[in-house]
Amino acid sequence: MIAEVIIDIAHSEVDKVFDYVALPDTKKGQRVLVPFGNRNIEGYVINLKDKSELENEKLKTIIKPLDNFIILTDELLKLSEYMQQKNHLKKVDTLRLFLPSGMRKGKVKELLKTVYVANLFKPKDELMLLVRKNAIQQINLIEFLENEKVYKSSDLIQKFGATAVNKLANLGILKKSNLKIYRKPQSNIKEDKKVILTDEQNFAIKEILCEPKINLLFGVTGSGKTEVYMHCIDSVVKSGKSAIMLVPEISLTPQILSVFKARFGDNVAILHSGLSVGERFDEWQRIRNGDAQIVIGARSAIFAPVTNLGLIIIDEEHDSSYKSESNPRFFTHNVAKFRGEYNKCPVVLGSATPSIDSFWRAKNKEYKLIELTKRANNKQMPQIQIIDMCSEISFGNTGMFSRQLLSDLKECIEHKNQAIIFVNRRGFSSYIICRECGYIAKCEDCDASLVYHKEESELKCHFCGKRYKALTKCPNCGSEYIRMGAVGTERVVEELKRIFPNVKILRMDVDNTRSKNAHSKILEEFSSNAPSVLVGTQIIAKGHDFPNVTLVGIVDADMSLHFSDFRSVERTFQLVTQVAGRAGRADKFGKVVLQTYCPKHYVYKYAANYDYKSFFEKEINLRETTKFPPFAKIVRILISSEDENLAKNIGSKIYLPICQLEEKNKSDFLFCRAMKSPVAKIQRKFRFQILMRFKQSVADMLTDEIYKIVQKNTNPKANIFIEDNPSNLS
DNA sequence: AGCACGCCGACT
DNA sequence: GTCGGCGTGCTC
Repeated sequence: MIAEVIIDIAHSEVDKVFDYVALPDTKKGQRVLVPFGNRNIEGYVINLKDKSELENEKLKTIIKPLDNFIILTDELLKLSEYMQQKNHLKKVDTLRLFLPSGMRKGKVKELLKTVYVANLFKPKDELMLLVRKNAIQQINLIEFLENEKVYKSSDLIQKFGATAVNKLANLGILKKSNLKIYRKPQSNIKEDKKVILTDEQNFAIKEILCEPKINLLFGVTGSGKTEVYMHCIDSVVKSGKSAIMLVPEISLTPQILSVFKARFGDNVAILHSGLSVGERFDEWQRIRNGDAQIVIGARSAIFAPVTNLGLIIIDEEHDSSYKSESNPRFFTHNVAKFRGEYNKCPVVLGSATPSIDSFWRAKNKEYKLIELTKRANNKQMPQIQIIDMCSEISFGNTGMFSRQLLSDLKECIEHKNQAIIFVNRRGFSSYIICRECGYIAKCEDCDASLVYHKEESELKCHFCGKRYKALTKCPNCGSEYIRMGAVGTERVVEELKRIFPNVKILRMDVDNTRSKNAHSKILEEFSSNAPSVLVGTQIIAKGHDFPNVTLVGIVDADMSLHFSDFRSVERTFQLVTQVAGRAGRADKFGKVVLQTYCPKHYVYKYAANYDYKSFFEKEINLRETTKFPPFAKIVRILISSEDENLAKNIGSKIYLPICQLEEKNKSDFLFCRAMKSPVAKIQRKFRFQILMRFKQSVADMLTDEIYKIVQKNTNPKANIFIEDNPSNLS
């Protein structure tokens, strides 16, 4: 037999099928060791066949299988092909998505623990005769043992001492054995609260489970989507099938985990980047061999090795983390659709603020729209008050807080309640500028200004992470008059501490949540103090429940609005709605103060009324008239190189055939331009881009052409990549 | 990706 | 004369 093998080397030159002579027990989907050139490499058997196109003497033979199980099921092999074609990915890159990191190159192994099995080959009183009469520990141990039972070696040694254990082992009364231990991620388990479902929830569950379709579960904040998910999962699991549920970034949502663990116990497996390599490997194994039927995880958990899949849920489906923006680029929803179709099972996309794209598909009956319009606890959403910061200035208030937000904060603190202040920018100040000569501190490696981080007394580049010593005077003219740019979380914290010196002020952003349990520590400290204020970036907008928060302040809502991205308005709506949802979740009434310099912008009008559908109508009309997604497709080619001229030249070289393509398809191209990238240099690499926009109907065909053009123009000294509908245009 | 093969500069 | 620089090319 001949095996078709994909070599585990991520390079376009070797991204093809190699034929090897199979071993008698070689199976399709196996991971194998093969000779390659003059070394041995891991590979994946993707097919078996009788004959090779090549002469037999050219073929080498597989050395050995690497696992005692099959990794690539037929489903995953088909998914790999689909992703190669749909996302123009390399074969290996797709296959690598299917195994837990650390499994390649034999980095993780099963954890085996020494155990003893009791082997009482005679009645106990006869066994006693085999040991000395005064060996009390040995006699006690014989007394303690039950035949066939498995004991942890450490337990026995602790109770009876190593001497006694060894002695009985020598006599054959205890038999040494290895037990496979699963490394399990820690999670605190809450008690499982039984709730009575609303009619809407019951209806939603029925609708989801009745047929294998893609459902958009559009449920306002607090409408009990999680409970719907859990009932659906329960029903699927009871019918012997498995379920995958994705959440945006699981380390941010420990609540979800504890709720699921409480209801489903060990039947839940967790997959996310916060786990150790060993934990991830073992959770993956529990899924693969069917010990866990429920998978909860971040984006990559969509590739979990589940065999009989019965349900896929994507929670907070609008979240940008579902789109992979690097290396193997893919969109999780597409993978979910593929697996849903393959397994003929329902897919649920859930959100209080669905992406414009998903809601549009639901409107066009591509998805089934299921709505939850009522909050499960019947509580009102917090009132959102819009504050015009321009008029604050004309009243002489140049501070970062409006008079309204300040007085609400005071009241909140007086009533010993909690407040959240949302600032969509980390650090102390977005840039620093010399007031005398206009010098702005910039990164040496990037075309970007440095962000001042007061706590560490550093200037940081938010593009490459490079750190610099903070400045006390201008390095250019020596002036000490240095002005701060737009406020970041650190500066808001400092200002709040000045105004409310006796109140606990906490900060949460990526800078202080890098370590493993940093999130929960800050959240615990916040919830155990009242009054207290939590200042944070988007990190605080996601998923947490803060029962005692009565006030939410949004310092500068416009930040996400001015991004040069067609989704910026959509994202602002989602962000405002999400942040607002943090207030008044339990029995307390909440309020939101939204500060903006564009109070007239339509996004705030709709957000303040929690009117998603009207917002959708407005936005979709705009997208249609301006020809933006979902009515068009944006494609961006980014060329970067340390050699500025090279990057530029490659750009022109690629641009030429693209212009010819545009000439041939004039009416299908809505935009086509080559230019410097908005951030012209990152990490010493100069960046040029070609930006295009096509009519949706021909987008796939034209994208294929673009890939062909780019593939003809690769260069080892430059990076070239293609993005579709990019959300980050830097 | 890696490693061999292969053709030009500064050294015992 | 040789050791070694890393440019090009191949791996079933």
